[in-house]
Amino acid sequence: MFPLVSSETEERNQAVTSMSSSQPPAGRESRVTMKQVAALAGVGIKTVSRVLNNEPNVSVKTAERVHDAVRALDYQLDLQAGSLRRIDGRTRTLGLLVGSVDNPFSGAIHRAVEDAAVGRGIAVFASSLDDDPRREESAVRAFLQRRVDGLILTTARRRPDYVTSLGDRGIPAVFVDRRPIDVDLDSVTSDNREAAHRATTHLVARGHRRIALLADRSDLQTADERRQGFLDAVGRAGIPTTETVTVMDLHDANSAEAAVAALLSSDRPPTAIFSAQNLITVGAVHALRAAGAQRSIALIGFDDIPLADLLEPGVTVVAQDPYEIGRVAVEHVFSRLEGYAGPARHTVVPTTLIARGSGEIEPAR
Amino acid sequence: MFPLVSSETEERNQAVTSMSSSQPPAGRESRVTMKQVAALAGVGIKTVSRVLNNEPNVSVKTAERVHDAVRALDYQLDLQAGSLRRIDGRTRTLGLLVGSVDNPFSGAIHRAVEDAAVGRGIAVFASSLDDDPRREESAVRAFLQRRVDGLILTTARRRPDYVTSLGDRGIPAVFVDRRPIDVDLDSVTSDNREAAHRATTHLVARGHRRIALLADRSDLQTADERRQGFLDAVGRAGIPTTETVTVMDLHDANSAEAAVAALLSSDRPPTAIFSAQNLITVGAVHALRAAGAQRSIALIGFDDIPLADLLEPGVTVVAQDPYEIGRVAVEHVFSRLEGYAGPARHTVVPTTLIARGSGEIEPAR
DNA sequence: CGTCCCGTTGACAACGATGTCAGTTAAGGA
DNA sequence: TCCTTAACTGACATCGTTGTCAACGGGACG
Repeated sequence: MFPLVSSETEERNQAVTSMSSSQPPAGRESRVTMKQVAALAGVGIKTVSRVLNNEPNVSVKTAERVHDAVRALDYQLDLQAGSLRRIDGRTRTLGLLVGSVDNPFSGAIHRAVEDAAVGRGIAVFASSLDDDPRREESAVRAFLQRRVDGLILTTARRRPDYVTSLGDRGIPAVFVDRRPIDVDLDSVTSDNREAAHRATTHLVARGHRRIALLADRSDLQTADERRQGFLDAVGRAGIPTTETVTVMDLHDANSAEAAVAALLSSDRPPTAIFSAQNLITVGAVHALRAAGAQRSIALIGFDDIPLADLLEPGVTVVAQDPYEIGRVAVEHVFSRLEGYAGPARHTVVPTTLIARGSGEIEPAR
Repeated sequence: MFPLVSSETEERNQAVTSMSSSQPPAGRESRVTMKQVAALAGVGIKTVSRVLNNEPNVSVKTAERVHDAVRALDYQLDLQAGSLRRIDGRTRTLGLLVGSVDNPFSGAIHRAVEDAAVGRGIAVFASSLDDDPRREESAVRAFLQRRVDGLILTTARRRPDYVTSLGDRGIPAVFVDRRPIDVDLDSVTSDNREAAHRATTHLVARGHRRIALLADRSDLQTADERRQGFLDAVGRAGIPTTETVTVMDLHDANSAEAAVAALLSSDRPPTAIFSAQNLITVGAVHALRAAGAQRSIALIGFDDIPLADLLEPGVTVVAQDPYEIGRVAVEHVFSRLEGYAGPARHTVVPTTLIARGSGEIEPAR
């Protein structure tokens, strides 16, 4: 994301790979097991297990001998083998599916999930969705085959069909960012419609009537909701739809830039733009700059973008709170793992309209 | 990262959690196993295993029956149990330790690793380091206890002591971003010293002599190397060290902003700044803006920052290529998993100096 | 018509851990 | 001294899968 463009000078140096001495071959030569630890410590394997799992009823002396042997052999417990036999079957593992691990929005969710997980000794599998339903299904299957204890999922589907499997298996799952319809699992989302409504109203209040909406793929629930919110606000203001423009199905900065450029050079260019996704906002800023229109045409973005406050003018946005979304989601998962069996919870995390200048530009008279 | 600052207007709505109907309790009610699939298909479990692993010598008719049973029971193979018995012991799992999963630099590495892994049916555990040696150790232990097939690690240590364990276990590991000393494992890094030298020389060539270096914690290898490169370049230019300023141990945008503000209000403010880390660059930009000095004092950053091209002036940087770092690293891991047993490879990924304006400002006469 | 061969199949052990349960030991009480 | 009790300990079955191996059956061949 945030591609670098044009007219920049680049100096690049050379790639180099050097080698040094040797390294042992890869492969399980002879993994150390509890049996060996037990033998060295002169105890039974069950006692080793007891010591390593802090079970009661082991004499201090024995525990000491076991610890010595563990250190001597550099032994590491095999959690996988353990979870196979353990009565609750927990693997102390979570599966996380986000838009893309290199997207800041996803990164914040991921970070929140990790922060909650590490403290409990739980590891997180992370995977990218890329808004591809096939990739979604294979990621979920990969998680299930590895027996994750819980799932935090972003979906690219209206009705993810795999959820029945999750229910049958009793694996807690929480949907984030998008809430699928007819699915009775926990979810944590932003109120896209309301936020889009608020952003649009912000523009209307400054006197704009010819407003353009630029949004993501229309089959994505979030994009659709944002459009609804936009249309609601425009309608409520009594602005005829012939005054507004909506461009859907933009999914990266380049296509957004091209779309805005086209709008600007049309007969009746909009006086304000609502870009309903962060990459689209980036593209819109580029296009406005290129046309020298960044101070004459208003812009509000959905989702905050890094350094938005340092641009001139600063970019006004309705910001989601991805860390909070992740935090609540993982909390929901843990509460179910700890026994909560109540109804599905649907949390809506507040959005914030951050006025920085671009959204407060008034239409030219 | 990229904290939002001051003088912005915010409107925030309310958080809401609603409930709807019920959800089954969490817990392994009765997991479906191969035995049940075998029973339903009227075959032995070994035959089910053969079918699901695409082993040869199964009649088409039998395979069909097995597939039907798998679908009927919604069965998912348990990879953990399988890897326990499998002769190579592979779990089809990788461990990735990066600076922080919500840092764009880390995100790009993560994405590269994932892209290579998904195609091979390998899942990735991701964890954040936060430059904390204790966290590093516990993350590596968590990975080992889950029997990952390979590791891609960022280290906060000069000499990570756990590497001998890795060698003994025959688990391929690649260090990224920072190359620990006296460790004979593969590594993929940028040439920090060279890049810092290049950036500094870029400033010197514009006539700057009073240059300030702002860098991260001095116990981090990368920060130290960047300082070395800076000092090399300054020294080579015959600039006495009394002319330059170095401020170390900055680790976030706020501390960097304060440091730059202090420099600007000193007796002899620098005419150019080299900010040796992305967050520091953000802080420096803030401070320069606040002082209205962004067009009079030169700035070069280490690491690219999003939207750097849209600022005025654009921010000149020496950019690393984190995706490429991740791509090469995961390639190294896979080559070892596939049998390569040669010497450790140390790849240095090229950096790029991207001139956008801020680094080309000349010193005031 | 009998062998041989090979494709197909399943019984069983094993992977490394934990749960169960019975056995051993030492302490304390009568 | 002997019995009771509780702490401590280990043998063994087991988790769900894959590796090994022997058995089965039908076709090709002599």
